[in-house]
Amino acid sequence: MAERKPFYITTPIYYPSANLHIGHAYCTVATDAIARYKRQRNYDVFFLTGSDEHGQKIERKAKAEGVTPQQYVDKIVVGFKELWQLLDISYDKFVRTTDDYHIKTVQKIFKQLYDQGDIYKSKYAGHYCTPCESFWLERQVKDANGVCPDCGGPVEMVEEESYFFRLSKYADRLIQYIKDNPTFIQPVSRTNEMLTNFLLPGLEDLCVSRTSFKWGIPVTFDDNHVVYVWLDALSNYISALGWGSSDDSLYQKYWPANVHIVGKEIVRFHTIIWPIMLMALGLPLPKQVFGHGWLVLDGGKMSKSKGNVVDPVKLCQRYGVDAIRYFLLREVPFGSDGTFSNEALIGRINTDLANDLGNLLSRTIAMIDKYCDGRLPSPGLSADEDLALSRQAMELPTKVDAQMDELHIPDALAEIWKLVGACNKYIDVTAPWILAKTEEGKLRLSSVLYHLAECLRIIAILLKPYLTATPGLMFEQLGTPTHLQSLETVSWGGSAADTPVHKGDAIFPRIDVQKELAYLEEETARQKADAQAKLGIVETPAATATVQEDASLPEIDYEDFAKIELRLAKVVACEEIKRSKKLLKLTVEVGEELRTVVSGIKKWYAPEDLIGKTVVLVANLKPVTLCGVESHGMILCASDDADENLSAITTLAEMGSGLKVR
RNA sequence: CGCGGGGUAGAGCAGUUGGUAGCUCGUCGGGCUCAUAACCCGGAGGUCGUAGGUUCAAGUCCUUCCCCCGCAACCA
Repeated sequence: MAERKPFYITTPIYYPSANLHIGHAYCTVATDAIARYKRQRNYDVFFLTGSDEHGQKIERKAKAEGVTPQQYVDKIVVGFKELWQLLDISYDKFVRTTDDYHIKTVQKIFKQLYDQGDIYKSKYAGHYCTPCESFWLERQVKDANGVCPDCGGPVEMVEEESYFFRLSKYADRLIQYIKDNPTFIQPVSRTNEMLTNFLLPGLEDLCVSRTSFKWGIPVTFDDNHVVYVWLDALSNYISALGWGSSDDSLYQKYWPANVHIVGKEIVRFHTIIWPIMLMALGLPLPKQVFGHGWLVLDGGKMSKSKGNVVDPVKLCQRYGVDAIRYFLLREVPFGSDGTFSNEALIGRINTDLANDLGNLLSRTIAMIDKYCDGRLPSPGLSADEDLALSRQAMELPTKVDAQMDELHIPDALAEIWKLVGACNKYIDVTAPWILAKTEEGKLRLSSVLYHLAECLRIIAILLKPYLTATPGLMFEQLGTPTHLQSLETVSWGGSAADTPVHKGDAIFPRIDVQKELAYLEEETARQKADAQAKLGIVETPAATATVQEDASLPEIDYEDFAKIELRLAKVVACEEIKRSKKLLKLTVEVGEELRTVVSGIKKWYAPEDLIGKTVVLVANLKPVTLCGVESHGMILCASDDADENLSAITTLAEMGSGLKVR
């Protein structure tokens, strides 16, 4: 047997700040399908997934729940693994960034880069956002129109000592690499995005350490610093293989990775920072980074308060794992976004799985049962349409390969379904129920039924990478022996005559659309009610720790609150700031004083909506220049998590401007 | 003018180097009765966002404008 080629494929390592949703499931199921496909093609596959467990957000969430960060992530990671088990994810290793070997590897990388001068210590004049406890570079803040890129609040200048990674030193080499390897970044449209957005304008050195929080991998030679999360996270792809450890056999065998599957939003890290890290370490670069699209929710962004968070566990329980795997793999086109909706999900299940595939199996088995005493006939009198069908079946593996070589999973499935469709049509054309009525017809009938059974066997074999339970159910009903279930036997004519078939339950029962949608709507309404009830409870201190989703700010003394000067302000003039998507420039009257305030509420208010209105102003906020306009204060607004609804705060009764709010 | 993607049938999408505008779902009509009210065939439905231009010929190439959506260095 020829030596099997290694194939190393990875998912991103997911961030355990909350439970995983359907989007994570999509990415991992897609990676799993590719891994299974490659195994079926006799590659020696290593499939890695894991969790990215450090960072300030985790630290804060843990604190809000009153547990240590380690306890917090331990709990969530259990949920990750349960979900992957439920979805039949065939990963070979699960790496956690809190694992010993990973921490050691990251420290080794950091030290090595420092020793060779690619990481250096420097002062860092940055903008600090107090509520977020985050530093931002001049450029980031400028790009965000002068506010914190995370929360949109004001920032102030602060200096901090930090370690920096010399991205700039390797930029030219990376640009050359990308140009020399046009398939490195997939889909190719991302290549341009990376080049024109980031590489060609010039890379700034990256700040790769933090002192503002502790939950991270400590820098071995400087206690105050922890390693920047991306440096930490990206290293997982080689730490999991034992790079730099006493046993690096996996690394030797599998690196460089054949493909990193990532979401389109993190293509940047994987095609700029990661390759440069590897270059600096003198290691080969991954062969490909594939940025997949998103599963976008039909009714807008997922949010708890809307009660429309799609939970993969519930979906699997209700519709079955293969139905969900199929939907995810089929619905999102190569490299772009797909839409999730209950209608689309049920539609896919009903048409493709129940009507086309399930019903094809059902009618085929039923006919063999009825006309041939439940035993597969030997192919008798052949006709042109038989030949056409068997030829189509024989060509199918090559067609699937052609799509999968490009990672076009939905198209590979579409190719398989073309054969399903051809079989259904073939039944209609040959009309077996008529053939069964005459003796000479029965000779044809044997051939027809054999062709159908053989097509189904081939379909089941080719479906194995995508659907994990269904092929087994099909083989069961077809009576296919184990040795005829592998890809090696995919060629035509494998099935033996006289094999008994086993009529069984429908492999995909048809769903009553009306009833199901009604049910789902009820569910959504209930989720929403629950979510809102929980939000109501948040004020009760006892419930806060366990129930509240987003970490709240730490308790403060009254004196802290008293430091904030809130006043009523009347908007006397308001205009848009050109060249800004978010900002309005307001002139407000506070008692006798006129002030200019810049506010990021353009999305929700037109200037004329605000003129004459009374709003609440944070009057003693340090002035900040936003988009070239100096802002003296901040307008208070209420908004939801998704930033879909926003309203400025005003008073119930008409009150004079300048009055204190307390 | 920060960068990028997109606007094609009621919905979701494909349309390679310009050469009869297609697929899935839905809808309407027909066929069939082996099958999970499933399957098969056919019809209707589009001035391809807008306004110009190049050309024998433009969804496709060039230009104007409008609208949507991402990204902008810790959200798959």
